[in-house]
Amino acid sequence: MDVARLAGVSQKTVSRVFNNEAYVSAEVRRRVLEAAEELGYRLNHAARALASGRTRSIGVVSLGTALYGPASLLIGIERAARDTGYALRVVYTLEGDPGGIAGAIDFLLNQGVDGIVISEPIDEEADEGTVWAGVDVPVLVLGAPAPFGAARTLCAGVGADLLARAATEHLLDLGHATVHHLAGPQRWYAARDRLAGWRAALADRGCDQPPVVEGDWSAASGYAAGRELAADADVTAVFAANDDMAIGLMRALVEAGRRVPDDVSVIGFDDTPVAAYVTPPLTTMRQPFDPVAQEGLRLLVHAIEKPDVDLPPAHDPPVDLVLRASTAPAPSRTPLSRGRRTATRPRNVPRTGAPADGGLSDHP
Amino acid sequence: MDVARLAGVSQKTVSRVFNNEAYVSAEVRRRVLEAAEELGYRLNHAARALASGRTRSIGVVSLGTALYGPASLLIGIERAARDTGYALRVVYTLEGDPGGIAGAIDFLLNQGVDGIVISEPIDEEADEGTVWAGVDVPVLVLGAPAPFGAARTLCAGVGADLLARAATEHLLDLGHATVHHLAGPQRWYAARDRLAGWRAALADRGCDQPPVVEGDWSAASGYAAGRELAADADVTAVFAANDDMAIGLMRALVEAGRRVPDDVSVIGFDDTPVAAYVTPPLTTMRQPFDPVAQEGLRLLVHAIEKPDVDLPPAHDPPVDLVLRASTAPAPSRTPLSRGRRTATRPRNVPRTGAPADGGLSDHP
DNA sequence: GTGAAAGCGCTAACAA
DNA sequence: TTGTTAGCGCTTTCAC
Repeated sequence: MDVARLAGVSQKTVSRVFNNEAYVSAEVRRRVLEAAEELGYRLNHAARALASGRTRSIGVVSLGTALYGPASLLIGIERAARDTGYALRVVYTLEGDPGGIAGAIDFLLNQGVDGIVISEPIDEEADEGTVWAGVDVPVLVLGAPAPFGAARTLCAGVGADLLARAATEHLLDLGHATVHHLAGPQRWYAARDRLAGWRAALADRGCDQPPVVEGDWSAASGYAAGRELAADADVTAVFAANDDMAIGLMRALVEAGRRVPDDVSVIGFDDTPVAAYVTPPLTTMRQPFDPVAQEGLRLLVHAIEKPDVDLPPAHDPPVDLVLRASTAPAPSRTPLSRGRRTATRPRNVPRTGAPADGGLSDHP
Repeated sequence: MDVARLAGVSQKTVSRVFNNEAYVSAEVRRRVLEAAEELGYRLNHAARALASGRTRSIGVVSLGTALYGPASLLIGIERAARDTGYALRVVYTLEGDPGGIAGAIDFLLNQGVDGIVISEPIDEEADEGTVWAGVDVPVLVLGAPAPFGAARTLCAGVGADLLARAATEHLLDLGHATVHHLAGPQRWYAARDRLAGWRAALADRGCDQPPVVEGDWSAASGYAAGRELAADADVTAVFAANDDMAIGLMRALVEAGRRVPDDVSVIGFDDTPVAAYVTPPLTTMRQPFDPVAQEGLRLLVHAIEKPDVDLPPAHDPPVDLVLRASTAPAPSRTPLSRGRRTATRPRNVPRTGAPADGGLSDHP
């Protein structure tokens, strides 16, 4: 390289400097850096990848929607990746995409990546045997149990069932006879997880398990589900599998003349930025996207760089219930008490970190 | 290569097959493909990049927030890129990131990309001279005028001022004396663009230009701004620079006892998926994210592959006003008429593509 | 239509 | 602490 010549050293020494290797004298390092600066030199990644067999990049398969969850996770992943010196290759799977996840993985493998992250609960439709056949890099699955079949599969962000359970329990604690569930699409692990947590909570308390209504994560599907649920007078509490659906649901309830939370309590899942500002402000279960992304990437990078060493285990996610104004004690059966608002909100549940909560709960 | 040996041809012929070059007999092509299949061969991208000097990947600098706009744009870009055979390298700039956009570009350049997309209106804080210094690939700026300084800069998705203008005019058409503006952070071109459109509309009609309130795109900032605006009895119509802020704004208005749209009309910008389901359903200006991404990528790929040929010009974005229930005729000055709801919505504005609009407008 | 030779810019393994 | 020698797997150029 020219840099080597200008600095009066060998090519290898330049390489050493740029890789922060030991055994380079400060003086030589300085000279090399100077020469590089002067020539506007940048290390050629392709050549490095070719020679070293490592691309130093991680492929991410994400959901092709602007949903809050996947988008947040992606940002967390990027941040964590860049911190550890890896670049990201991102591929989205769109609903009805030919190839789906398998195609996306194949694309990434073709590009050359040292590891793969499958973000957001994955679709099981694809034939696992096929998907994982040629995958020779570690795979991190976020928010789902690691599927067998892949050589090295890790997972992080599981345990959403615990959060779902806590959400359901919150409603039961408010005195509701049972809790309905507006589920996410059951092809997604995340949706199934939440469903399982809801079921577990009801089972624990010996409550009825009403039929599940399934949405597709969108507010529109929540709205559609809400029209159904509103028709059923027995519904007094609903746990929606994400905030968007909860918002659509509330809209449908209100249109049908059922007040939230007076007649029906609604709890969401995610804590999207708008959740605090819809009417009524939505009580929801916050998801720890950044910690999950960080933890997951730590595992993945570990698997890439030290394939032999065993991996430290992941922790359970923290339960972070964000109490706002969409949940209230169950309406008593006498019509008289129906006019009451949220004044009797229980005080035993900790009130956690919603940005503008203070000002929000005392709405007109 | 092993594939070459197994197929009984030269390495070069294998290369030809995998690059879909002409001058390969069907028979040879078949043999090569077969051999590759058998060996599970994948073309090595790093080697190809090294030899050809082209990485076939595009770097994207996006905003590190899960906002609907940037996320949608990113998805559109990925789709368009993959369609043209390019992979994506994604970097987010986080608020307060050391280096900011300049650092992100530098990172991408180090990784090796054939082109760069700067998604979502960019921050001008960075010293342009520095930012663009070593950039030797075409740069596409989405939603902002192309800055000079870079060798080859393109832009797409400009013209949001036209949309902002139309949004403002919608409110003026409803009889409001003037329209207030809840602007986005003015460091972003997109925010300035919308501000400019709003100003232009007011100027055209000879209306007052009330002081601008500035938010940061978040519902929280919209809420804060809303508390200010609610205190001003003259405010009867507000154009918010995005839907999230509009939602926060509405929340603040309602809390302050000002009904939407009876007392104050609110129009948003973006048409996020939840906009149709908040209370009241939000009238908003839809942004054409996918067309912008596609058009932009077309330009970028063109600039990468045929640097000499001149680029076809971009078109103006289509105006797509989504009428819902958050805007209504200006309240007349007599207190008597204040009870009226949206019954007198004008019929002259086309009602466009909101998913569930039909069922939404007749809320209780 | 197909092949041979050279080399892209780096790192690995060893030598000094 | 630094240098030498190969060679990563492809494309380029030119010859056949």
